[in-house]
Amino acid sequence: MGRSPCCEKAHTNKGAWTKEEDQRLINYIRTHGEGCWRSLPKAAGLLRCGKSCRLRWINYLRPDLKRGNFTEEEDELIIKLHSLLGNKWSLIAGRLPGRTDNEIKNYWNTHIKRKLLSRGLDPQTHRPLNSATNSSTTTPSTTNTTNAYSDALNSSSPAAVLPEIVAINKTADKKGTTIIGANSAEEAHSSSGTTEEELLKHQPQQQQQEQNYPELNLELSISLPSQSTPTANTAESKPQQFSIFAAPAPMIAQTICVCCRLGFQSSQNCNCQTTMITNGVHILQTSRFID
DNA sequence: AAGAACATCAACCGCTTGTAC
DNA sequence: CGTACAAGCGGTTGATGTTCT
Repeated sequence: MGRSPCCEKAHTNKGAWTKEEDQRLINYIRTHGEGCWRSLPKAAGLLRCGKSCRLRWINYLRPDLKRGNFTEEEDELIIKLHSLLGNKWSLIAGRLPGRTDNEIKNYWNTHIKRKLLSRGLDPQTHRPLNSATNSSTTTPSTTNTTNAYSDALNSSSPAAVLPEIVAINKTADKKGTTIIGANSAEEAHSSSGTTEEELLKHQPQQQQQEQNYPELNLELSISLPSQSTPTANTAESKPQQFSIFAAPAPMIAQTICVCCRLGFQSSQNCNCQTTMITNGVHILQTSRFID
């Protein structure tokens, strides 16, 4: 049994909105506020689908929208966020006040993609184009480099390079697990979860601190354990916990070494739940893993 | 000046997620 | 626990504007 349509399409307008429709929508939301989009069109006297009303409001009519060209700073922020989050436009938009996911998505497709290509970077992976097809599986060292994420991005096979860097699915968060990190932007692209969002959220004081640290550094720094690495196949051992490339929990507890520095230049401001810091590398251990 | 090609972006569509029952 | 529904998200489309030939 299929689901019911979101609206009666036979009685709804489609296409560009008229000024009158805009005004009706604005007036209604000013009076009643947002919410219950399904019933809004009828209540507002609009022959539109609720979805359409929502989109129109969010992407065009909202009073807090910042219209106009993107600044260079916004460009760079979008690029950084995309390298971290992938095509999670709503998450990216959430970090850019006054911009909508649709706007950023369009801007990405029309401007930034080309910008990155002109820099010789693959817009999807943020890796140099000439290495995008390189299948080198060289494993990064277990060092504490803060550029480990960049290294990871520069390697073509996340599974081979960072098998034990887990992209924890949303269930992890509910048990208070610290999000460790994603394999790469590619993982973020392919993952339907909100791992990176969770990662952002797990910086409890981050937003507050951002105001204190205008120099936004979104590099995700990852390093590998010095011990043997689990294979990607181990993902199947705990599918309920990790979406991909997961290792058995005890092994992770012992071997995962990740420093996630998101938004701060100084590791002292990192909010990771760390149990040990060795040469600047945060060794994360959470109750979940220890379980 | 006209039409083709390209660029832009608002809007749509289908799928996923969250939640109430 | 399963189902249905509302809302949200991301990919895609198509109308319109701009530039090129």
